[in-house]
Amino acid sequence: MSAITVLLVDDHLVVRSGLRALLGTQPDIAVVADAASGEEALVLVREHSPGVVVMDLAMGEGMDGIEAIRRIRGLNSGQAILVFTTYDSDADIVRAVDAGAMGYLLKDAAPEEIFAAVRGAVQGRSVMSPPVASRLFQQLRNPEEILTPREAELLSLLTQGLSNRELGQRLFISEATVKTHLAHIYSKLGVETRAAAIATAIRREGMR
Amino acid sequence: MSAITVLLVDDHLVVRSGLRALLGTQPDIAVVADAASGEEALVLVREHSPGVVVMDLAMGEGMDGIEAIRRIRGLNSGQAILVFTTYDSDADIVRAVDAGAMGYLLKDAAPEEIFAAVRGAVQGRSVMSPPVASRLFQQLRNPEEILTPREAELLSLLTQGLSNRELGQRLFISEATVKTHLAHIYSKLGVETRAAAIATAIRREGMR
DNA sequence: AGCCGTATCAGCCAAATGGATGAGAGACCC
DNA sequence: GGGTCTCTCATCCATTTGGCTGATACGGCT
Repeated sequence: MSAITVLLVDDHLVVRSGLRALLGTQPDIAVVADAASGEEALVLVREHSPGVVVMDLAMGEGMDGIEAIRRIRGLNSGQAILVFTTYDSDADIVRAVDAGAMGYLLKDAAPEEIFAAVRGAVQGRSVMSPPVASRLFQQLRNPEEILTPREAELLSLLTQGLSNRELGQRLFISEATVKTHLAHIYSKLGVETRAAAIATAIRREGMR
Repeated sequence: MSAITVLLVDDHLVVRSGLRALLGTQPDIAVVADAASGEEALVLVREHSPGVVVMDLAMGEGMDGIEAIRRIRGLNSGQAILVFTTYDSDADIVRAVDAGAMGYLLKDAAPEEIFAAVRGAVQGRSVMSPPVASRLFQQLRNPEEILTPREAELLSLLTQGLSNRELGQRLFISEATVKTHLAHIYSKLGVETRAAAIATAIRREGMR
């Protein structure tokens, strides 16, 4: 039986090197290439046609991880994509799965978890780190906490420090409407002030 | 000549493993141990008395990197400490250097940079990644923008969404004093509202 | 047709925040 | 001793924000 071929994508050399060392201990897994950027990853996927792509979401310059996932999926060459990242931000998880990721691992995952994820991915099984899974679960359990599109739009501007007046101007709505939306956002986020809303939004969503 | 002994501290197994693999290629550098937490690091420093400690600042549970640096320095057993982290946050750099770090590297540093930093550290030379150095430089050029310790403390609590009243209670000062500090912070950050202050603080400082 | 969710707006009032100004105490430096 | 920071507190006032209530309009679902 031939080994599972893997492409690593991470902008940190150290992480690539660490994953290589870890995965290298498994006889049935072979790292065939690694890329430091999304652009490079696309080239290497075409070249090597690996079975699994293990990828960080946050990559300094250029294409971000989500976009890279989408493009790789667009190649239709059948790669299973595993997200391997530091933060378990709600938005990131949803977006990555949405873009076509098979699994979502955190960087502090145990080696066994990583191996299992790689093996599971080629078989079409989806693997998540427990904390990631619980986040997703929570989100599904609390539908009343889901922001409407308009609210999300407003929240995103809010995290840039705009005042109610500015929010209104930016969205072409009255200040009264802004306040209504804000009230709904606060209640959904479980906070009482705009400051707390901004804090939780940025921490929850990884908005930066 | 005997090799430089190194202790690695990082809560991510992958990173430890990557650093081990990289540093292992250098004949004059020997990784003698690695720790996943600050607590563990302290024990291992006593045990191995390494020449250099390479440490991540952000470590999930327990003691943070800054605290660990301070404690290791407190042992007075002569370790040179290299910070090796993902983010080049202004506050982190200053606090780490303040706590006694010899150098500050980013995780996307080239292998040669890392080797040079380790070698430089045992000789008492301080090494910084170029982007880090430029940050520090900027900060020295704009002294009027440096927050005082108290202001930084307040800002950090601010990013957690506390109100003026809560800030006062938490810091054992009157609300009036809180407002004074806030006014100074706003002017230093170049913003006018608390919302904008929180937004810039989190984005600038990588506060999470 | 009736109901629900979403988005829009208004008015009122209480509370929080921001701006300006002044001021005292302690630390540090020259 | 004098100057400069830093931290502390106070007062006054304008603006902003938050809470409440109620209202209109549109679209989709049943």
